[in-house]
Amino acid sequence: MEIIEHLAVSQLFKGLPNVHLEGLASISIKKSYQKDESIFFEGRESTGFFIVISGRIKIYKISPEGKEQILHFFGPGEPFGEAPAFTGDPFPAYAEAIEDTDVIFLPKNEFVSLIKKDPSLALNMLVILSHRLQKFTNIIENLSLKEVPGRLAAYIIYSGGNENDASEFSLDISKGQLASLLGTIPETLSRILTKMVKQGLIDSDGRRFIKILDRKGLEELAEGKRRLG
Amino acid sequence: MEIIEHLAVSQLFKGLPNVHLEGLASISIKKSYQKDESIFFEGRESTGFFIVISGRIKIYKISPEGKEQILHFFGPGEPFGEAPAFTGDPFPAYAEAIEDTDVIFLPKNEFVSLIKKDPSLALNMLVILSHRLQKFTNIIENLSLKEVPGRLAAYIIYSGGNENDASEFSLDISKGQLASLLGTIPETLSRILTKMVKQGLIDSDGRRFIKILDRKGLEELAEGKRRLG
DNA sequence: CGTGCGCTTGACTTTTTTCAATAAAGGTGG
DNA sequence: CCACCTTTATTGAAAAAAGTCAAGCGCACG
Repeated sequence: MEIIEHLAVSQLFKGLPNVHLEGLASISIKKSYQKDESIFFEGRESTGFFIVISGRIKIYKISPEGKEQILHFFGPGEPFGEAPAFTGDPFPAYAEAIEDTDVIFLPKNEFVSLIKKDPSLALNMLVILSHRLQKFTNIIENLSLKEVPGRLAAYIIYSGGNENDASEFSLDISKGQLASLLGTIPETLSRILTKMVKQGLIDSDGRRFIKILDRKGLEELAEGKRRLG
Repeated sequence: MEIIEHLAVSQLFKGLPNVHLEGLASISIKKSYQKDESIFFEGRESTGFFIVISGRIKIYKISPEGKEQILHFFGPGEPFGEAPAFTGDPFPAYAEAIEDTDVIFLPKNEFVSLIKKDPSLALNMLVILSHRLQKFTNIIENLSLKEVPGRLAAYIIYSGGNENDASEFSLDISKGQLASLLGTIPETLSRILTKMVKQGLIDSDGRRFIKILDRKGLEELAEGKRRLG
């Protein structure tokens, strides 16, 4: 598959006319990373940004004690690392492939030149960045206003889809990673999951399978109207 | 002072040629809010965004139990509420004036039309949004990776400026608001502040005056290398 | 078939919140 | 200018939540 085709289906560039896609393709560089390989480091100078072609990556921070907080997961079609490319600041976090991953790299300077010529491209980027901001707003809300059971409940509800039926799903990340995403540690996550099963809120095979049994109860947890005890 | 002059000195539009400023001014609406007056509400439809002329506002979320998490403070020259204007999503948080405040309101549709004609305007917005994203990255890091003493230490160091001398300053917000900004409650903040004074890290008059006595100690706290006990 | 990594569980410690009472500060009206 | 009232800040004691440390289990993979 050609780079230009990947660009054409990416969040950032979908809907752009072919002329612009060609311009973008001409500055694009394809790169590959293996599972667990680093893509960029916190503090490093940004020279451009990325779009995932295939595979998955995570963006995360690490505390001095070694605790990891995941900020994002990104998969095919999603761009990452765009913000520092515009501010000129160094990367504010780490990026690492969590599967074998192919990406397109867009060098900063060339990209800014293109954007200066094309408002619609810029508008797309504005929408994307605004969405990221929304997402962060939610993460912050969760971290500061909810206890861990509430965060987990919110995650489960979100992952289970909105339907009342079909409320079964499989975690697409490991429990350790989920703990980090929720701003906690695996032990705490494990205990809470156990309590949820005991209280009949969910069913679980102990592995990645989860079935929602009491959606209303989960919602109450997420809204802080209920405790796990 | 004319609207166009305010626009010319705002973060978002500074450096723009006069033609564009005039276009912006022609769609701008000036509004005033009193201290503690609401500007927008979480969940409401966004019809445009704002730039502070004078005064100050806060953006915050509220949990079902009534706990407040402040996301931003914005003062003169700073835009707010831009993100939902691009995504079309409703406001993700509340905005409220914390002083008597004048703002410029820019209606969404008119603004998007302007941007479509002017890439440089869009580029400025990209930089601003990217910076916001960076700021959120830090907030998330602080909330999830640091204990409250660490967050407070980081806040004090930041507020005290980088110089080794002149390390005195006055909090520009109430302690209750500071607690919310740090993702905690006033009682906890008060206790930690007391400990910091007792341990000789800072001096305080019990009101808003704070003097940094042991910058290195504060840095160790912020980095999790030290406990307050 | 053993080794390893991810996950779970238990006991214990630390941190933060809750609840309640008090104190101090700021603003208002007489 | 002072008394009063409301808001904001502090303090203590107790409870709750989350994290640490350590041990053990089980499934996957070589």
